[in-house]
Amino acid sequence: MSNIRTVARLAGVSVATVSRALAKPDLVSPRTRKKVLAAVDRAGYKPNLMAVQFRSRRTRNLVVLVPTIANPFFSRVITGIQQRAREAGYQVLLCNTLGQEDIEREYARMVQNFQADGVIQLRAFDPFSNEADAEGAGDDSLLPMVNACEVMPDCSYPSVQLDNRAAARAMTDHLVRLGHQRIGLVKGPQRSPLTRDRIAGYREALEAADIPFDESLLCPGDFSLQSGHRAAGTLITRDNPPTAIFCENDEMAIGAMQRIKQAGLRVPEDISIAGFDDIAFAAYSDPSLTTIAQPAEEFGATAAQLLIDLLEQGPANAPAQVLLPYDLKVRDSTGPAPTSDS
Amino acid sequence: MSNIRTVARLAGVSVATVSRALAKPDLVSPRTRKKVLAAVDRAGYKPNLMAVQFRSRRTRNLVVLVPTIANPFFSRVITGIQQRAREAGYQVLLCNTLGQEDIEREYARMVQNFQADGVIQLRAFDPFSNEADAEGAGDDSLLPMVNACEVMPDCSYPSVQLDNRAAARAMTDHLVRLGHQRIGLVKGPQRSPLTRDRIAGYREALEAADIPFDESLLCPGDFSLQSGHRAAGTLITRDNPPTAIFCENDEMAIGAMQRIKQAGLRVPEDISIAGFDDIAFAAYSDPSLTTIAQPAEEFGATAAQLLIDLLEQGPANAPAQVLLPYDLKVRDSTGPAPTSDS
DNA sequence: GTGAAAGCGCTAACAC
DNA sequence: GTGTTAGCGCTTTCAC
Repeated sequence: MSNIRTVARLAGVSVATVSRALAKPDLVSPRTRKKVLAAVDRAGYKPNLMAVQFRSRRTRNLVVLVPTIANPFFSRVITGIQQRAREAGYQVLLCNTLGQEDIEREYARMVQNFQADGVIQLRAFDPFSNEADAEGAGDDSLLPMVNACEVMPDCSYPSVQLDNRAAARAMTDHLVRLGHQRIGLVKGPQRSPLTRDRIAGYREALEAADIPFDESLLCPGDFSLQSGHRAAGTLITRDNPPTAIFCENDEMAIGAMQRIKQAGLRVPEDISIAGFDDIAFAAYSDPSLTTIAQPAEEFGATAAQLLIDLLEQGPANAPAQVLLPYDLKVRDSTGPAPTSDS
Repeated sequence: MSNIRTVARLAGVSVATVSRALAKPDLVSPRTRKKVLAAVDRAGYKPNLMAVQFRSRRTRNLVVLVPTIANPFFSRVITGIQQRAREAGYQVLLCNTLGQEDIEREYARMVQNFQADGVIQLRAFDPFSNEADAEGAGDDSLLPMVNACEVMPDCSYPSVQLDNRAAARAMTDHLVRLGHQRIGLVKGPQRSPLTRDRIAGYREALEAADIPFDESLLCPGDFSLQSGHRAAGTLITRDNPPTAIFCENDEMAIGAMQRIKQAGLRVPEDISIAGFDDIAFAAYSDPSLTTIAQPAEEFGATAAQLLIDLLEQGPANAPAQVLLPYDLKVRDSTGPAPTSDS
């Protein structure tokens, strides 16, 4: 493998000049630059990026911490991140953490080990938190991180998120206007702020319509198809079942829909179903799913931009907190509440 | 930031000893090791991995080239890769190439730039190919790469794939046994070997049953929901429409199913539908989808293992070519051919 | 505009 | 077992 010295010899210049010709072309004369480029070509020279990064203390790598790449919503977010990063000359290292904190910490440490310049975290968890605590380190300078999608409460990092409360309120309101009074809610993971915000929005809409909040209409879920299926089973077999079910994501809504049809009920004539995220399959379920669309790629692009700003311009006084718009997509899975009660 | 010298001073040993204590603990005495570890802790020392990798000429990074992470099948494969890689002490750098050759080449170059030790390519395309040609380089030593899932014909790299021909044949045979004589086939991307192999299997099954091959029953597709929807539209509105449609992946099958129901036809009473891959949504479509299950995680784990072997033991005489088993999952979307021939 | 030379932080011979 | 030392390939002062 040829190195910078080979090229220098071939071009009849010093290694410093080769380095400059490649990294800062306007610092060398056009003639020299040409000579160097020719030599590079002749030697088949490829700079050893490990050496470059080691020496210049920058990797141009961004680490993305994603709980699961199997989630179609995240894959769109990631695509957005990658596009923006590429434009700015950064590479993206995707880390599938499976939501496990130790894996998350391990990957986040790549920044401390100089393997990456910054982190985009798609989950409400601070992978740097208890390290500093444990060390009793007075190191209060935050590491370069941006939090997107699911954002930590009182987040001291720049963040990008949806107004989940408003979106859930809008969806619940849509159901209320269709005449539904008993609306089931299939929740996401208990600890997620997303879950809490969406429940809050749901409650707000009920209050605004003077419908009493009934805790027993809430069902646990974990964003999987299976959990939606299970939750729907619980809800439709209870006394006085709901006439509509709002699921906190589309997978659970699709799972719920199957369970309802298996029970011989019709969607939306007997029960309306609503989801959240607008994944590709939402438009292809039967009936097609009413849901909240999120600008997923924009989440990614915005998060990448915030991180790049942070890296290249240093931390601002107050970290940016971006709120992105939602879009209520009314399709065929929601309809008027059945008139004959019970 | 503290470095190895700080630690050496603190522990009262040489830098070499610190290096050894960390990388090869059994080469130093327990006492020294303890002293070093204590110093590491006290200094809050984190090795600069850029320096380590630069110096040792190994990154312990594996690059995975994936056409699109939005594909649920790939996300399972990737999970398998990551698990095996982690066990062996490697990190995975996921590169979403969107099937674009220039992006693929760019990422593959990370190996040449010493940013990664090897590549796992999930698409039938050699990102290193025309580089060598262009340079006229006599460099016939293949770069460390493993090809998985969609494998290049006459592949000179180690590879892992399904016996796609046998699988397609099994599925077609399943439909033939149900009495179907006119079986539509929705193809994948034209250039993919997957597509060709599956068509070959389809033809074999027809031949075995003495059913003449009818080219007009083949429809183009690109593995997307939309393309399945479109293809089904074409097939059901033609003269003498097929009584079954075999789609080369599940997304297209789900798209096709929607189109068929929109036309007022029933699945499987009027038309049977079959898919390929067994993604999570396949079991949750209405009716649930008959499909070919692939051991996706195992694809990933096997590919990772082959690459690690290649890296740690050097190339074998003949590259390993692994064939993984398929599993025909008969669900509710396929049934007997309608008796009244129209 | 260019070259000489000093390292970045670490590992790996090689001595002892 | 441990220390000394010579770099890995590159960037970046600092002279000229």
